[in-house]
Amino acid sequence: MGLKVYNTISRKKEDLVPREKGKISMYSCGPTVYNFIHIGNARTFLNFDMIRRYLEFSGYEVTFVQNITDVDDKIINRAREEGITPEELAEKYLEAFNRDMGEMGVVPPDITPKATGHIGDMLKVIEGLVASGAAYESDGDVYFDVSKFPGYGELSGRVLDEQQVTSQCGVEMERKKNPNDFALWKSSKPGEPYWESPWGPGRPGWHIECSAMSVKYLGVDFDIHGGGQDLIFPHHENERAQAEAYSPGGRFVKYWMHSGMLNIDKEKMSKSLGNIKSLREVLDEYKPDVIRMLMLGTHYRSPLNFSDESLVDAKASLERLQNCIFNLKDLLKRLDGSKVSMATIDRETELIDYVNNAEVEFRNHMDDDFNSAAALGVVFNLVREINAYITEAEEHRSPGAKLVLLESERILEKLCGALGLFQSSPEVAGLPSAHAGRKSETAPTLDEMMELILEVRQRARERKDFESSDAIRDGLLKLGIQIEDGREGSRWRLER
RNA sequence: GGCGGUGUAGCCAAGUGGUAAGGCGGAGGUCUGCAAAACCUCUAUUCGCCGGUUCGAAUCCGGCCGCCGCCUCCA
Repeated sequence: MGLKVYNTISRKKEDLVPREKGKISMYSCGPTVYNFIHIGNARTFLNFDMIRRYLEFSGYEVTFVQNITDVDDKIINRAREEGITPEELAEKYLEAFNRDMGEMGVVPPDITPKATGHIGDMLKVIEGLVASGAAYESDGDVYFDVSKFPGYGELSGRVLDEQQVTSQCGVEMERKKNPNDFALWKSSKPGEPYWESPWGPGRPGWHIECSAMSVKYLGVDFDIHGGGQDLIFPHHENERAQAEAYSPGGRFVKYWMHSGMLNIDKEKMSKSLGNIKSLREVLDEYKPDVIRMLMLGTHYRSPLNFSDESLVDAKASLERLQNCIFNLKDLLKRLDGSKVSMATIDRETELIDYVNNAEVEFRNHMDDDFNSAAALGVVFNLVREINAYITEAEEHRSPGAKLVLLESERILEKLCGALGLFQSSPEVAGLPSAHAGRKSETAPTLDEMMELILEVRQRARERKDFESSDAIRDGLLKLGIQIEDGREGSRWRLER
């Protein structure tokens, strides 16, 4: 069974057949760098990160291009507000964006073209469109003539006559032949950034940059074009019209993929409602994997309701997964000296089968249009099995235990990795391996300190001085260290 | 008005013809000095409502109701 993806333009799931065998070319609309990105933007970027990771997990060689819109009305306006130049503003928020993505553990795209670095490429396309009659100049602006592209509306499933004619800004309306025509080039007003063009100084319209840059780096008829669902119309519809009108007969994109919207407390995020939540704000309270877990829990095309409660739930479920990995590593650490032998008892061969079968099921779900929510279900079933086995293995150390545990660890980490979980930070919140064995000549390590503390606490427990032992445990918890007492002594881990 | 989506337990959420995954929360139990972690059992005879097709429907068809998004910048 191969990968299937839902293609917006056909409104169906289709077999993913890449243009070039074994390779995927994908483009996704990146940020307009005029502000910190919000949690809704983050969802889209995280979804495409999930998609990209899974494609690579499946063996594809992925070339991922994501643009940076660094010239646009919003940037100009915002720069005015902040009293800096548009260039400075774009630079500032591009840095913030990169920091956010880095913190979230998003794999950086292979190419991140900036609009301002590709004006020449855009002008070339615009000139071509004007020459072929698909676009026209009007008072220093250049518009795409929608009536010249018969396929207009196919992507978004719109019939233009049936659209509500909404109020558009007056000047533009006067210059357009048809209300649905859109700007390829806008003449600049005094004080705005501009580039020279055959139609005078101006700047590119928004849609043209994606058409020009995607084709420049990926060629025509590339595999996947993505973005948020709200970009289907007009942005992607327009991109498609331009690109296909520019190279007649050629298809622009093979598969259109759109990420579902995120709502806050069941409402759309909007300035007027004042409920815009930046990714930064959420990151101040929750670690990146909690946010990722929240996103993975809903299929990428479904609407996702974001709330404090949903974050709390996601955190708890992430912890369940983390605890399992922790317990696994902890037991393996204690089994360190023992040899790896073949599984002997039925229970063990059964579990190894279960673990390997889990990977098959996981892939089946992910192959079905990246159903991460269903795939997570498989992971959690696996967690329950592994946890149960850990308890058994603690009791009777059978020779095959180590093999089972190692195999469980391998698969569990593999599946988490495919989803992008636990990839952002060097340590999985205090896993034994993460803080083990780093000896310093000068300062004692946390490990060494904890060993001493736990030993002292153990003495207190042995003489039933629970007041002292509990004081140590409570005190450490306040410092972010969780103590757990088990049948083989106490262990600790860093709380996030 | 047009287009699209969606309605599954207290909450979140998979499931598109074969008899309701998973997570959170809740109840009880096991283990434990107590915690924590973990395990076990229970927590939707039923999938917005009404009809229809079918041996069989949450899944297909028709109608109705609710919610959301897009149609203007928007991930």
